Amino acid sequence: MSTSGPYHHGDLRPALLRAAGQLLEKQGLAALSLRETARRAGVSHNAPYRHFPDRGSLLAALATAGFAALGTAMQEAAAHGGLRAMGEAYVRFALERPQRFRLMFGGALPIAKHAALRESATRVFEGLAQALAPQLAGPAGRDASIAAWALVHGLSQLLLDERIASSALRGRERDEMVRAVLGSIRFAAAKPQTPA
Amino acid sequence: MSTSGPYHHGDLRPALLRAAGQLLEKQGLAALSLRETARRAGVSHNAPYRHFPDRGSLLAALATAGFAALGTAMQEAAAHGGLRAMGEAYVRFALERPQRFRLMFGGALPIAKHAALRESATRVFEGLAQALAPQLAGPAGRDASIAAWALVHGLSQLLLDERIASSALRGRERDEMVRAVLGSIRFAAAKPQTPA
DNA sequence: CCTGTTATGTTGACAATGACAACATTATCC
DNA sequence: GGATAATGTTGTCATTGTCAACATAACAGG
Repeated sequence: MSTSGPYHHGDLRPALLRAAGQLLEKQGLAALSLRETARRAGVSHNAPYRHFPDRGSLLAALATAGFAALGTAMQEAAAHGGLRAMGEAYVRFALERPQRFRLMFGGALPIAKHAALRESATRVFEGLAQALAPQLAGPAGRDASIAAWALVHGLSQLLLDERIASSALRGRERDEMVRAVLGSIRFAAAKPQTPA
Repeated sequence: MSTSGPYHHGDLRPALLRAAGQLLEKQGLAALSLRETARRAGVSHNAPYRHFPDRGSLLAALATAGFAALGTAMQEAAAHGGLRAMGEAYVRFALERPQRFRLMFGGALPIAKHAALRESATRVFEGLAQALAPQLAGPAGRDASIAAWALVHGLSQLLLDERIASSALRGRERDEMVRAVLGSIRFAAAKPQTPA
């Protein structure tokens, strides 16, 4: 073999995650095999097992990274545009990385088995709840927070599945339509001005 | 082989769907293999190919049946309890058949490839839109309809993934909590009384 | 009836995959 | 510098989806 690099890759774990991430986004979860990722990283078919005990663990690591990215995207958006922007960032993330989003929420991986995954996900949701807190306090407010989250999450899912007919756009840009949909509801327990 | 029944099963297609449905709910989508379903139906590993061109088509058929079931569940609920009950039926369906629901919305199957699937899904959503129409008319109302659907769908997903901490129940039954969450929002464009 | 055509199942392959075991090479630390 | 652990490799296996070739049953027209 002419193409035999150094015996030790030196930085394999991140390389595998990169390769797997590309495979995921381009071919979908079903086409993401351990062996193909190994090939793309230029190592033997069994090398990944030194870094991930099984396929599920690789996927869990991908999902964990996804939650981290979603979290920072939302924080950045919140800093500039407030709550509104936060929700829009959530939807945008889903539409820009559809396969990753599905992996994160599709239930394909046993969350209980992967502590790091669960934690990174929880962090994101806590950030959302905190941002909502000022407007929605008290017991009823907490239910409303869940509703807000569900709304944003559900809209992401439906757009992702292309389940919202293009006629619903009615000539608007997609982002504009998202804004309108998110703005079309009011929270019963809201404190002062018009939230959303 | 002593256990060799008649050469022709006689009713294989539905039998396969039954077996596959059980496998799906009990073991999850990943464990649903064509060969295992064939085994459970008592036929050879290739018999399913006389009824489904490939694995994806079997899954599509399962999803199609799922949409049909969801549709009737929602219609029944609507007949008795109105809009509220409709939304609750949606959530209940998701929680009672988690794997089926995930199959229907997880994006694991290429919707474009399966016309029957797309149609049965569309029927369900049209039913929902129609039920919403009286309360939410006009352009703004249509955005609100999408919001309502997204809310119900997102809540289902989050509950399914066990992403809503049990502390959010605050002592209530789950159904009660669902009611409260769905009831915590108002539609900006609503016509008369308090919708939900 | 019985015969040929079609629907439905079966057997037998093949390549790809996840996983395990045994072995090889390099890093690290006393 | 030599033991020991970390990291990669080769070899192997059972399972799976799918294709091709064959077998059996249902059924139609004479």
